[in-house]
Amino acid sequence: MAAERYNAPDRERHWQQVWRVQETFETRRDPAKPKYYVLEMFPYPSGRVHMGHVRNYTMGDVVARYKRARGFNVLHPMGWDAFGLPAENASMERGVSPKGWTYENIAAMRAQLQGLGLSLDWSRELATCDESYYKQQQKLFLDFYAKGLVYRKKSKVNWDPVDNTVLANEQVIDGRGWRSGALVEQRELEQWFFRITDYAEDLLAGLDTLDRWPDKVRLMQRNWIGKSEGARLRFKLSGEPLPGGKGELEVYTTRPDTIFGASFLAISPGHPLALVLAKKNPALKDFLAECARMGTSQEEIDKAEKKGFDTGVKAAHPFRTGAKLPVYVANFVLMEYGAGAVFGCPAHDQRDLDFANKYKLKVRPVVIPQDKDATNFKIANESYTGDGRIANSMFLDGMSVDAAKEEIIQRLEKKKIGKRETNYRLRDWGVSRQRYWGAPIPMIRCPECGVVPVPEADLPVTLPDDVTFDAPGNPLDRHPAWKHVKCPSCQGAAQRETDTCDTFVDSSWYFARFCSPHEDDRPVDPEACDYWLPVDQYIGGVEHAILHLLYSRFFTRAMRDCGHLNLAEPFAGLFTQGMVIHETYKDAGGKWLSPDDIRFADNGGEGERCVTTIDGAPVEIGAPEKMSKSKKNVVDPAVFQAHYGADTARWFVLSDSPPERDLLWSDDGAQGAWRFIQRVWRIVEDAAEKGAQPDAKKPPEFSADAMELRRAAHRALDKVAKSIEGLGFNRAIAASYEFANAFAPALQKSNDDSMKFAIREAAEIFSHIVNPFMPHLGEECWLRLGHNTLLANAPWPDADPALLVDDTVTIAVQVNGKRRDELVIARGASREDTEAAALKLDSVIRAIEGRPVKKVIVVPQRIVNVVA
RNA sequence: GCGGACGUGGCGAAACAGGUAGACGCAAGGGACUUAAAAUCCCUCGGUCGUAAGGCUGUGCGGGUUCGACCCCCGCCGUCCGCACCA
Repeated sequence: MAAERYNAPDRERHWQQVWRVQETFETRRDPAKPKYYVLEMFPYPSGRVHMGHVRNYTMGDVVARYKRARGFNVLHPMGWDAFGLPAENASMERGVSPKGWTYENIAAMRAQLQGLGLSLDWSRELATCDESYYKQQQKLFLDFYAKGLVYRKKSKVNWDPVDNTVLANEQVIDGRGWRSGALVEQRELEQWFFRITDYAEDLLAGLDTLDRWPDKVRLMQRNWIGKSEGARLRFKLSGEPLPGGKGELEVYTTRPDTIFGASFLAISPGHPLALVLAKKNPALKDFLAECARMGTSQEEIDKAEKKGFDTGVKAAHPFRTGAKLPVYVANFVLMEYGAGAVFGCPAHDQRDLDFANKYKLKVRPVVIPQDKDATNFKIANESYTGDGRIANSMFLDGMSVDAAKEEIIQRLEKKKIGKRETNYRLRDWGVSRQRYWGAPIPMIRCPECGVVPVPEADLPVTLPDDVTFDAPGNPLDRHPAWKHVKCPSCQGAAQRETDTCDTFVDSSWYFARFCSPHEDDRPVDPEACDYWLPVDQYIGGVEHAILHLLYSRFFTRAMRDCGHLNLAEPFAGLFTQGMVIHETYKDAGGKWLSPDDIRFADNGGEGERCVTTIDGAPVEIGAPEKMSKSKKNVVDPAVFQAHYGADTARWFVLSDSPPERDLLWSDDGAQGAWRFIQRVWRIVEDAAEKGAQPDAKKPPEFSADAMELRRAAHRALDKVAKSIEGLGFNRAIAASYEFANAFAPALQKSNDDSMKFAIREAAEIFSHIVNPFMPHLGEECWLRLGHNTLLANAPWPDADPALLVDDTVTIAVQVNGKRRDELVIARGASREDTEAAALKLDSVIRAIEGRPVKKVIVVPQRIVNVVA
């Protein structure tokens, strides 16, 4: 019988239908089974699935299907991160409603994702723009407010002049808006904030428990939280410019041990003292204005010179009687950190040294490196920040840096002029956005009562549909009716908060909502969360290493403290996958070309050259880059899938590269995946004919060929299982190929009963190992092998340990560390036998050249090394 | 500047409790089957010397430890990523 080609698109539709009808992947709580929660970062509903999605969701699906087959009760849900600016932009460009646009996109993407055959529980689907979702988010907001975790303050904010909204610190990259790329401006605005800083220490400490997170991500969060331990101390000020000629100044330092090296104080241009002094000093005022003009971009900071302005004020050194330090306003001191003021110790801080050299200030070394002497240790242009002994510091002399820190802090505290203080870089999270398409913040501003929360019974605060985008700014703010409400407290006329939530709020708790997505009167069902959480394996892009992943960790703690959850860490395992990249093409004029616009032409015998399909003009092949519309190097999964099927795409995106690295998409590589699918199908069809029946009994003995096939099958089974457990999808795929290469020739061998059994067993194992990657093909093979159940529901077979080892092993034989031969030897062979056999080999004797054998190293099962 | 990761064939990569480097895939070359093509199957494929057997060499570069190093240590070079005046 001539084997028919496997028609992937057709069969895939069939199996997807079967799974849907049978509700194969709908999950219920079942305390009898161990649970496993697999989650991929949910997508923004742009309207089209791209290859990056395919790779991300396939990884999760492989894990989900594998764990399912291993007997876990697997939760694998999908939803939509559906609020955000693109919907408003679409509205402005095309006059559609943000809501309509979003839900249409969701429908389109849902259909595409379903076409990928993902083992998702669609009954749990949610979109953050669903009223039922943001209603509960508003409830959380009110809970947080009641708990003191939400507050309002006027503050300098990052203002994106293109998107017309505020950005969180985390959303400003190199001084530019993360979406618009516009230079961010500073503005004073009243904003809502989450007290993420209350959890700074806990968020930091929690990182140590996340042993299944990439070190890189933990490190990035650690740096972001930016804990520093030191002291805050007060200097007495004097000098004529001061009002009344007297005052005090607080500074923060992480190096209190270097207090005796202090030669000046520096305050930020935004410091209250600077502002006061500037009132009477026009030159200082000019200097402050100059500092304000200085940009915050990376370039400007890099180039910015350390500049200062001597205020004429003097500060008394707290320990060196009579010593007076000048007080400068300096452009490198940040108002937002610590006290907005520092003491400058030039010898042990590079910035202070640069500053001191410029303004001819004293440099007093007070920490002496171990190998140097206090008398000859000089600082020129490089500060010394290492460890050493303290010198020139009265009572601290001779101490180590750490001991000196302790001593000085105790003295400061005793003198009541300072105290130990820990600071964090982490700032509170500003969540107000002046946008329409987001979850309304459930607050009301009353002229009489001030800020009043919307009563729970009045939730949700629903977004009005009748808004216009014909003017800049927030449509909610100029909506004629929506914002005018009665004050819940005094019944007087009041106004709604017209700002909406940062969309990162929406994504900070969706993983918990998935545990009970249809709860109507509370955000989550704590019992359901107790069962399902934490997420066992979370998968997504590393670009969320700080933002989303830190916010979610904060939210989980805040929800815990409001009684909704019982855990601190939402994601027990995290995996950050690489991107899908593709070569780029440009014509002679530097214009980007799509892969469809190029072809390879013969180059007069000298290999091939790349030319355009239009006029044959030469094409320049550029570096592979992330697929993007602007570079025209996109491969559309929908188009690919219609031709080759989802399984081919799924297989290929996981095949060539390790999942944490970028995958280079190539049409040739994808063809290879397609060839493999056909090959699997041919092998299984052949095996179905040549192999034993489904209910065949295991024969008492196996032929040598049968044993060889069984070993190959069980080894592959073991290797694929271990690889998936370690998220080594590329290794699992390599093992599958390796097995196919062993299986195919075995089918041509003589066929006794034991071989028939082995062939069936191998075909079933083959179906199992490819199934997590190519689930439609898996089902098709399973059916062809005579099963009338779903492979999706079949347990993963255990590899037989006896079949994972051979009777004989091949070991390398080295002479003086150089491989000279190999030796096939019985598996249990003794050290002595192994050594004797090795020394008898001709190649070994030749290599020894008659020299006496000094030593023979034998590592059983591994290697023999003869030292001569 | 600070911190981190990574350098292996033409390409993507395997192998890392220190134990036969290059599994597997792509590309390339040769062959079989075809009237022909597609599809499929078989063979070769780090470099170099050799007809061959086999030898030498080889995991960014230079040292070191070891019977033995892609792996550990020291010093360089390069690429990528994150943070960035945080006192």
